[in-house]
Amino acid sequence: MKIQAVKGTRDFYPPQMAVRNFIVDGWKAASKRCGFVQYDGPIFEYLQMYQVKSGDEIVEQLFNFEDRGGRRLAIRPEITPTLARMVNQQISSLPRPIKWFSVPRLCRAERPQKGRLREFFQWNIDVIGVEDVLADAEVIYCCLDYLRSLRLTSADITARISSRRLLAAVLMNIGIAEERLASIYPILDKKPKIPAEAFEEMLNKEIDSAATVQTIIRLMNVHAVEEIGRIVELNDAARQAMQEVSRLFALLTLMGVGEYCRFDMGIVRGLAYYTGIVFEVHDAVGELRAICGGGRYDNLLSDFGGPHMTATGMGMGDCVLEILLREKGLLKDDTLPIQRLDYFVAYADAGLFDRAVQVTAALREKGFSCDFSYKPAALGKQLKQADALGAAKCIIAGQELTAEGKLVVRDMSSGTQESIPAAQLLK
RNA sequence: GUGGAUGUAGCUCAGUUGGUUAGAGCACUAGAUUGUGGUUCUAGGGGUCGCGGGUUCGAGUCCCGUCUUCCACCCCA
Repeated sequence: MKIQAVKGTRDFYPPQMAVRNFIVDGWKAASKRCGFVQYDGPIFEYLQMYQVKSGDEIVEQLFNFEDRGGRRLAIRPEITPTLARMVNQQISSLPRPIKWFSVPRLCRAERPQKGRLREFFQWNIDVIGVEDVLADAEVIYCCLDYLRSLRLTSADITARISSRRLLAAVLMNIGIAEERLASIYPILDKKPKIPAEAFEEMLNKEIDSAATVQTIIRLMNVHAVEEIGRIVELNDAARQAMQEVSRLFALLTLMGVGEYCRFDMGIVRGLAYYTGIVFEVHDAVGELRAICGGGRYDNLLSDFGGPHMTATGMGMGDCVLEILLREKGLLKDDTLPIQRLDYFVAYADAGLFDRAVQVTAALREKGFSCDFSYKPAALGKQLKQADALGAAKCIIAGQELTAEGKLVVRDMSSGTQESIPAAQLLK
């Protein structure tokens, strides 16, 4: 019986694994550069943990199951609830600020499509306990620092940044009741994905005043903070939120990533729990789904039974990123060596097999990666194998070894070789 | 969950109006090469043509179902 891989999953053969490691290693390096430390949690949690934030409809999009003790569990679709749970458990003993990152493997029971699979990896970074917009700047910077390290330029990608606080202040100022905001955000978030007429129609259903709807439409097209004042009156809350946004952009400019960043009132994020700065990084053309998204969430820890604690963070999946890197020619499988040996030990005569094994073991003991042929093939064959394995150098045990105690060291890229006393090489 | 496209060797694909024993390139293995790799040449292994049913004397080819993959929708933490 032939069994195939489950829908929406990937097999990572060595070449694909090299790609995955390339991405994940970059994530880890960028996190460490920016002072984040790594954490991880279990790959399954109580199902209830994911219902707290998102309600019952989320259950259909989770892989959930019951264990033998009757516990309702789910494979993690995100790691933020786990982060909240872990931080809550040790909140009083953790040094601040809490700057943690993770590269969890996540699963969502959705139908796969371009840039979205049912199992994937997601880089998460979070700063917990820092009220200052500096924390948002650090998160956005770290994310851009990584993308920049892949040689993506501001012509390739854009960080679109807005503020839930600013949006709420402005909307409330033009007559939207606070309790209506939660139902309006998801509509605003859809704007780039639907026709203008459909967007207007959805707003009209939710909002009675046609004039208010027109004002919102104008606001959604704002790409500079100063323009907001020309569309609506500003109250203190709005001015304060604007100052915060301005400071964020000033910080990002100081950090040297200002050219990647644009203010965009249209960035809302569908999720209800965002409370401050929100952002997404998109490809400049805008043909792919978001490369990453994040923002400030001030209520999450308390939602999970902890104290009130401000936090900001972001998540970046591996699928869209890989598509973008391939489109930009920044990721080619053949440039990622799946195995790179320091040495390959060949033996010219079957009688030298034992010596070859000893030499191999000695080189390994010294910390070199080293391999040898398991059967006494012709020397040409062994060199071919050395080449296939990507060996930098090939050591040949031949008559020089028996006659003068010397090993031949062949440089595989140049083809030059020299005889070196075995004792010296293995010293 | 809805719709469209798709499926032939490990990979990329050919396969005539339905007709004998299903092909190529690449990859893999072995040999040409008994002390020197990347090139070349030769040979070999590998397919119940996604799976199941139907039509037919006969199905890779036509019909139905199903699964997979891809694309879009719903959703997007």
